[in-house]
Amino acid sequence: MAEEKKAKKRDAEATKARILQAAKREFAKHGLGGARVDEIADRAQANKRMIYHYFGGKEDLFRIVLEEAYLGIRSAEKKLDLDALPPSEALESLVRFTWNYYLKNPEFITLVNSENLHRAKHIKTLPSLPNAMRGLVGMVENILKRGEDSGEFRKGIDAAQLNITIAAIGYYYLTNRYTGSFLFERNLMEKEALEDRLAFNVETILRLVRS
Amino acid sequence: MAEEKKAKKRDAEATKARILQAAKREFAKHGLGGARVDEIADRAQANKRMIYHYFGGKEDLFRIVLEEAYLGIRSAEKKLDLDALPPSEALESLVRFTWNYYLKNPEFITLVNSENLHRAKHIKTLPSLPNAMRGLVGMVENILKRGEDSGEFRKGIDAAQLNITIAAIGYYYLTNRYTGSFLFERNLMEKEALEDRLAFNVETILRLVRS
DNA sequence: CACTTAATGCACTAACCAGTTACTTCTTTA
DNA sequence: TAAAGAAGTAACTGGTTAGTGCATTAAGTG
Repeated sequence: MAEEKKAKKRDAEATKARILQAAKREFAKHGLGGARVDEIADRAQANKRMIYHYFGGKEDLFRIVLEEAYLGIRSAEKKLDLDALPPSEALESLVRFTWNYYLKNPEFITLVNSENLHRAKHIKTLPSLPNAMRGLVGMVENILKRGEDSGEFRKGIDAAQLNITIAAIGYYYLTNRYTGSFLFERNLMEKEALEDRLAFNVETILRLVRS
Repeated sequence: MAEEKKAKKRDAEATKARILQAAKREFAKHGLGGARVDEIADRAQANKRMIYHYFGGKEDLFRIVLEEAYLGIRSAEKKLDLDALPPSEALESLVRFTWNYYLKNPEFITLVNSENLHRAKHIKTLPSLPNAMRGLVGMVENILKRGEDSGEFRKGIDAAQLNITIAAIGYYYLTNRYTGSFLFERNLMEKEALEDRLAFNVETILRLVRS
């Protein structure tokens, strides 16, 4: 095996990675329709031809970017090890994690929005994703069951609905940060505003599940 | 005053209205970037020239469509007369109204998403909007105050946060209907699923505010 | 009915953009 | 080291699209 060389003149893997990185950024910034293939190539310091060589076309590239985005958040969620925490704390951790992930990976939200504008047509060919999602719902089901057993939580809560709500209360605030800041006449992205919102969200979820 | 004639050959107001209607549809379907001016003109049974004549350009048209969308939902909210209801019922009504409005006016969500992709740059020139929003927050503040006084609601709930949460739990579910249906492996838009979600949302909000 | 003003239609253009063709340069390995 | 194939480049193409110049036609007015 050849050693890794820093200034390699040719490196397919590195070029692919740079293209994906640049594509994630460009798609997140302008959506699928507004993204420019030339801009992705420039920013990746690659030739446009390489995009077609490695990925097929603009929409194929978008598909891979989406897959990475979904698998990325799922893989981070898996590392949480919520089963080691008491139910309330586990749920609170998940709310905090979800919020912070959206905050630190704002492109995730924009990519999902763009994919919904296109009626999920790109991810529909990625069978790994529903599979990954089952894991998330299972995780929350587990927490709910433990909470029920200990009497902390009430019975009959739908894990999928709870999951959706945990995502919703963070996602909505952040995806609408621009119109929201203007309409509510305050900077929703200020440190204090963000802390307030997270605290409010934790409260919302805990009140929703407690007996 | 001339009488309204059905088959008027020239009618500026009617043409403007048809263009706005077609534009709302096209912008909602494809976003600002993906929308086609020719398509708007065709669907409005107007000549493309008219769009530039009446509205200035594509982005100006988008601005007016957004303004109408925001004023539309606010004007519907105003008609709710929530002050006539007991606090809990008033809040429940608002949750149901918000959900149903999004459901019946899906273009509202897509337009807002598109505007956030563009960092709210179009609505920023519309000073009527923050003004209209103050009314909404005021409405919720009123309900909260009445609930506090009667002992039904706990104290110290932020009206803006509650507003955001009421919107969020409906908006997120509906804007992500396509990816959601695929990832959760169920049709989120089925009648029963919609009813379940609305019931869950009412529960979420009432549990959040009750003492 | 003239005459003015506003509404409408058509055909064009300048810019843009996804995708391709034809080529050069580097790397690997037999 | 020579051949083969992979990585990379630049210039181009065909189609699309926002926006316009100019002519035409209808409606309102004195």
